[in-house]
Amino acid sequence: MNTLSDSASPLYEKVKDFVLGNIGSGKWARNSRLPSENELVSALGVSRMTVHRALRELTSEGHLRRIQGVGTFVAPPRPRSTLIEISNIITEIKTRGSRHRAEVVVLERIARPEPELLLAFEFETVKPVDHSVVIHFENDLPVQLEERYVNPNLVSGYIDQDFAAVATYDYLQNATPLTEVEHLISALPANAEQARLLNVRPGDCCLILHRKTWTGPVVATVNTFTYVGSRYSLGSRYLHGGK
Amino acid sequence: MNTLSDSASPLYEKVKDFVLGNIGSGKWARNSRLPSENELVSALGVSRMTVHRALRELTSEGHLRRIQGVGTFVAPPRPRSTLIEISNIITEIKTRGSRHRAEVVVLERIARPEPELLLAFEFETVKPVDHSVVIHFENDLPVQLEERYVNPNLVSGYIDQDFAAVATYDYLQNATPLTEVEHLISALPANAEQARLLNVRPGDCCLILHRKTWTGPVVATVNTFTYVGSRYSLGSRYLHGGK
DNA sequence: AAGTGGTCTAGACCACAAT
DNA sequence: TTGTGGTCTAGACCACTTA
Repeated sequence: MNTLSDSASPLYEKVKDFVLGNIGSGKWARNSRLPSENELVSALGVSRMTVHRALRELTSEGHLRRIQGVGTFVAPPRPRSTLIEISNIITEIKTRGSRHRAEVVVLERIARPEPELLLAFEFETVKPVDHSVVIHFENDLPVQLEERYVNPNLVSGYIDQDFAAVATYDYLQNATPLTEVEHLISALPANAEQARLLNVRPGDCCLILHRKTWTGPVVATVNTFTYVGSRYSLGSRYLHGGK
Repeated sequence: MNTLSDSASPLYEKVKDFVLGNIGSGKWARNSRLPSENELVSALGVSRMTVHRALRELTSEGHLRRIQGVGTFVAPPRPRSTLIEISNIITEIKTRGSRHRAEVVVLERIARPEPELLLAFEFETVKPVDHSVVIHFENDLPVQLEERYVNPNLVSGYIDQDFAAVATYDYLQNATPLTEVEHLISALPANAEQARLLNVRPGDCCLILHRKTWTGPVVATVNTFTYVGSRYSLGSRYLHGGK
């Protein structure tokens, strides 16, 4: 006896569809127990490995929760966290078909960093910190002010690069493996220096993106990206669920 | 002959570790071909199903690329897209240990929506649109102005709810399944109405989050969340790679 | 024709939880 | 002890690519 559809997809996909259908229709309520693997084997006429694969994949996709020795349950409604993807400004500008240009404003090694900067790096002892400020232009209009502080212990040769030619992003990506990233997005008025570099008036709205990255337990970079509010927006389109 | 580690993890995990180790050490370069499943079976002394499961999982995790009839390859370095997670404002406020309160400013059915609103909904014919404006307070300080336009064909009874008691977010989540979400984040000065409702001065920096959601091919909701720039920031911490 | 990955099975043994 | 999910195998057949 086989209650699975006849289309040409693999059996385990049909089992997944069967399960999702029963959840979607409300026949199998939230947190209720599913039939056991062996019951599904009998009911659907497929092998246990096939049922098991279907249930395992549905579990890793967040639809089910399985407890060894107990059973399989319909997972509570997913948090539906919606995500914004932050990508490379250069790629983004070029994707829009615009012309990109970068201008290096500062590229230096700071021998004695301010205490608050050391704090951001979670340094235990005073170390030099590399520092860069780059302006990114889209068709000669400044859109992003990119300020980076880099841990020279993890990234060597940072201040010897020509970041008008090489993207800081690419250089860092190859220099050290990132294991963790922290973001903070806020909206603040431009200060005098930001206004001058981005060619706006002081007090104009800016979108500020703070990004801090780690390589293992060590802070690799501390970054601040300032976007002109009226010229830029972070965007994303996200597909939910997905079968 | 067995070159896998001796720890107590499942065999397929050891195979995965073996593969990841060879990639991580550079022994198997980017885009290079892995040994075939049968070769790994011989080399590692496990069954083909076990090798297959390991490679399948590594593929779905983005480490490998497989082409039927051709082979298995080390995937090119991942785009390292970094993500911001947007969560429910109410949960967020409560997580911080603050007191949340919501105030309904507008709750109405718009019989004849403006053309630009219809455009956002991609409506083919003129339909009524439900509309709500809610202010969210954190300890009696307004932090978010939430404006929603809702498709009444997908969500029934929206304008009959008491959104001071029920979160619009929760109601919508249960009313219609979201299949797609689009976000746009920008920074703009507050207009007169925003300033009045959020208790700031006109022109003050605001963080604007536009969210548009779909149920299948149909636009379900069009939302604008306005945050006071000085009182709020979107944040996230994200673990990379991770095995 | 030979080699690759993709699927599927029947049966086995295990760890775990409930009874 | 029974039933659950977790893993593993040997062998089979298939679809696909390359030569």
